[in-house]
Amino acid sequence: MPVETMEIAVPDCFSFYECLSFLGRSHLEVLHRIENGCLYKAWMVEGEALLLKISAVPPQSPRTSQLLRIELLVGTPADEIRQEMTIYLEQLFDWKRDLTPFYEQAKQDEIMRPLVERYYGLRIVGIPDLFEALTWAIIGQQITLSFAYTMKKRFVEQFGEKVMYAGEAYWLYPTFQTVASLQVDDLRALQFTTKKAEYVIGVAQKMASAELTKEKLLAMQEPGQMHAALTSIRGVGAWTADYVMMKCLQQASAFPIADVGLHNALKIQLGWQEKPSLTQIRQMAQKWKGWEAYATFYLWRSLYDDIT
DNA sequence: GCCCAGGTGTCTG
DNA sequence: CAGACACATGGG
Repeated sequence: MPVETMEIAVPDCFSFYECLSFLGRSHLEVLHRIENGCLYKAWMVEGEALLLKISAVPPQSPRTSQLLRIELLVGTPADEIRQEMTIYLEQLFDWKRDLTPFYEQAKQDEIMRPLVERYYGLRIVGIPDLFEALTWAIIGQQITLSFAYTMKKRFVEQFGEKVMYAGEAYWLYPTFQTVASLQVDDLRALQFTTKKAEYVIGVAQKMASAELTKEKLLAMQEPGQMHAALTSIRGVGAWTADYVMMKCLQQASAFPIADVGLHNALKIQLGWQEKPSLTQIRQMAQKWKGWEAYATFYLWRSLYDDIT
């Protein structure tokens, strides 16, 4: 069976390689695989489970625009799929944003300047699915990232669907429809705390009833309104709201200021013995106005330098 | 054994 | 409104 291949042009100032580095930060990640510079990702569109292989096309000449090659390893090619896929990739790699203002601003900041040089072309790698963004954040609250990945792996492999290809399983995140009908004990069995289990199921139920949708959140004009709507959900505090606004709702000024990873990254970048205080971080963030999410993301990226 | 992890909800003064 | 504390578990 022939594999459907399409090539799409990506914006200037986009580094697929840098985004792959971020995606490769955990060996416990179950929602994608990276091999030989290619990204393999299962993806659900209109009820059909697909498998994508994404790779960078080497430029023919410096003048040709940069291309990404998308191969549909599993799934039926169709025009709707091509369209949806473009939208999906735009959100996954935040392609619609012009990074020029961020880079200009970063030149004036001692902390950001070396990072934007080192990771030039890195864009916020998003989580387009609202249910995944919210519940992944909830799972990650107050535990080490590696434990969070372990819990996510159990959750995905227990309640998600998989696409098989060449003897390997490619997993899809569980849907809110599935999770909405779970009991707390179903998740306790995966070492969720009682509270986390309640929060995750609660989010699923709010989405199943369409009380909570990505469209409604995006329709809000003020970022503050979006933030308030999110924190009204049980289990979603300021950190989670900002995380979701940054990773799913594409709000460049979202700022998860309480994030421990952010604190550690700043400590390392500054060469300090202690982590900066919230007051000090607010001071530093004066220079990131409007781009707090990007500053945070570049700082997170700096934590994974030792990983290939 | 103690402290910290990609925090949040609840209670108290 | 700030501060303390429970939640639960893994790793250094």
